[in-house]
Amino acid sequence: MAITIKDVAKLADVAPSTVSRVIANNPRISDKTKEKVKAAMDELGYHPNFIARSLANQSTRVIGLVLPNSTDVFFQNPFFPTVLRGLSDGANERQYALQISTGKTDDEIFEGVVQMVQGRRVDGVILLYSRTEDKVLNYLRERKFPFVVIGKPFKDVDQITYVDNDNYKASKEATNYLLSLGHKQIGFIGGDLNFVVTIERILGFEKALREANIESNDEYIIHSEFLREGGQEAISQLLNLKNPPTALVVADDLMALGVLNTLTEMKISVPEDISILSFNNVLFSELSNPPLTSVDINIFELGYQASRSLIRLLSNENEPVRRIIVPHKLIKRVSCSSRIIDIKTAHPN
Amino acid sequence: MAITIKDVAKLADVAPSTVSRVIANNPRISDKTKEKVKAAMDELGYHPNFIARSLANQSTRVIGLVLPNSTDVFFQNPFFPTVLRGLSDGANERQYALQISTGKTDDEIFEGVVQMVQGRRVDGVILLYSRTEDKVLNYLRERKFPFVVIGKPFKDVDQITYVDNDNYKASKEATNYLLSLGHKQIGFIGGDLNFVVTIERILGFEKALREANIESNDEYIIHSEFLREGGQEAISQLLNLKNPPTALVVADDLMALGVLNTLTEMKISVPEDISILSFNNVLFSELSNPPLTSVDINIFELGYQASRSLIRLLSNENEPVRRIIVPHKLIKRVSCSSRIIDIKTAHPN
DNA sequence: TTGTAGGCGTTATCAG
DNA sequence: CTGATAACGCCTACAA
Repeated sequence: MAITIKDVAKLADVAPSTVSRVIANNPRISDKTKEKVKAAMDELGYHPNFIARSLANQSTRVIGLVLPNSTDVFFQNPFFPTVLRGLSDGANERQYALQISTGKTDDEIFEGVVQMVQGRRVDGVILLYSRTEDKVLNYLRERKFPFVVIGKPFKDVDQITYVDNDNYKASKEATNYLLSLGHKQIGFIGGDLNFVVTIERILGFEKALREANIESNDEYIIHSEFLREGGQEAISQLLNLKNPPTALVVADDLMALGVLNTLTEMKISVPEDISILSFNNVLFSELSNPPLTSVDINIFELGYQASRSLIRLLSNENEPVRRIIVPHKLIKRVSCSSRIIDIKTAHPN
Repeated sequence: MAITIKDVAKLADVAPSTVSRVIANNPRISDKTKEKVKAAMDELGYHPNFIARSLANQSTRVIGLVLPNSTDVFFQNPFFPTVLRGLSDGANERQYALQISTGKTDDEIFEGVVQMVQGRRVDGVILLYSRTEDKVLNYLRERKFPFVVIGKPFKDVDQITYVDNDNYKASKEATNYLLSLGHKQIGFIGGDLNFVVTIERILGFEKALREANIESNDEYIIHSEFLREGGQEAISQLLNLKNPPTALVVADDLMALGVLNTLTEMKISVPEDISILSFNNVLFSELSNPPLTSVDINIFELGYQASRSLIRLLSNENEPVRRIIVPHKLIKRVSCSSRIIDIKTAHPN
């Protein structure tokens, strides 16, 4: 058996409760006994047992993280490690530990969350995604269990604490940038429409076009995973239109990489033949060929703020519902070029 | 307060211990009471409290994961999410939860591990990396705390349970492949030499050259992070040698992407001017331009086997020390080409 | 300022 | 087959 509070008490010749108070740094305890107890702890190499403490306290100092199911591209996406780093930093600052949901299917994940919550394994939960319909989120709300969402909730926005970018605005700005370069035919390639971020980005895209008095064209909008095989077909479909787009807004860097790959195979040059603008600005956006112009959404900060918000929620009895918006920034590289110049070398239809 | 075992006991009109037995599926309990208790549990919506159970059991059913410090490229690398998925699947199968170390610096990480271990927050630990000198590993060994390493331990290989590829062999085979294509001047670009995987890969590389009676050339070997700025200089240095290499073995796909990027900027074509072969075969290896020939190391399996091994270690009193080698496989794409053909179009010196 | 005692929710031992 | 009862290690009134 390991060293317990009692062993320390015995050695220091005090009561266990006194040792407990020293650990908690209780102010009303004499410096003398405090020293004595600390000496005893050092001598024995005492470490408090978190489990016992949790049971007595009804609090674990553990945050549960819920990831979307692992078949999602999400998992392959560098977004995930980066946001995790932010979460980790935020948690670490206040000595919280992180526990992650395991489970392949949505049902397994849900079951895992129930275990975390009802099994009292965690004090609060962070959802690393936001979907239009989510069993987990509904469950947490019903039980009034403390949680924070990374991404904008699909409904009841003002009743849920969340951390997000202004993806609507970001997408609008990005599209405006392409417009300012002289593009008039702009396509949008998005991911899964169940994710709110996809919806926000497409809405911002459409809004920008509307403001520029360009009528939106359904044929210019594609949704698919767009990595590997699927991509080629969708892209050629897009480029075989009578008026193919001269620029594309792509919902995510990884997807953009897939698009880039397909275009290369088709001998279409970026940005000479077509411009590409994407989101997230993960590490390899600048390592791609050509380097991608991308909207930096400060992924790390999303995670960091999410941890902090949840911890605030857990510490303050009645912390208000909050929304935290992390700023974004367009990073211009070389995948977008001005239509005014490019028109000379453009692909003839 | 939540529903406890006592509430269930009262409703079912049995003793708490009986309820506990039902939960544990104790064989010597009548089917009748079993039903009665289960009905009561359902009626009340009872869920066992893991914390209390852990305290009584001296076992948490939580596995601690230790990542290298977050400044490492490791974190940006798709390796991480993939191995995590494997770990997660393995853990989930046996209803173990995963907790990850937080902490930026090596010291913070070490402190975190001590908390996990001495604070009895986890039953065992998995190290997601292997370094030449590692405080955490030494600590775990000293305390005889159950753990598994992903990667080959630097020393005492036969006393530590680990899951790894045969990186030595993989690298040798990869190099042989380049040799078989007619390359004789082959360079190596590796990462941090503190990681055992880097060492193994370089040794395999050198061995292949030796077997082919090619004397190794120190100028052909470079170690650096090789993403962004640093890369260009190192690469041009390499290519400005009197006899520049015609092929490169790169320790990692992400690094290879950096190299590719630098080469593109320098107007050097791959594979026409120089061939590139890398390791890991992460998702974007096939999305790069050109798609990378890469050694698939089955990252998912590394994680999966690691979880399973640790769980075995935790269940069987005296499970033997094991080494598990996950097979690798060279995936040929287009970043390597035959020197015999290419010589005509090759870069003249 | 410190000690005593009961409780946090389970499991396990021992009777019966 | 089932019921008391004592752990597990810590916290926190309440008492002194």
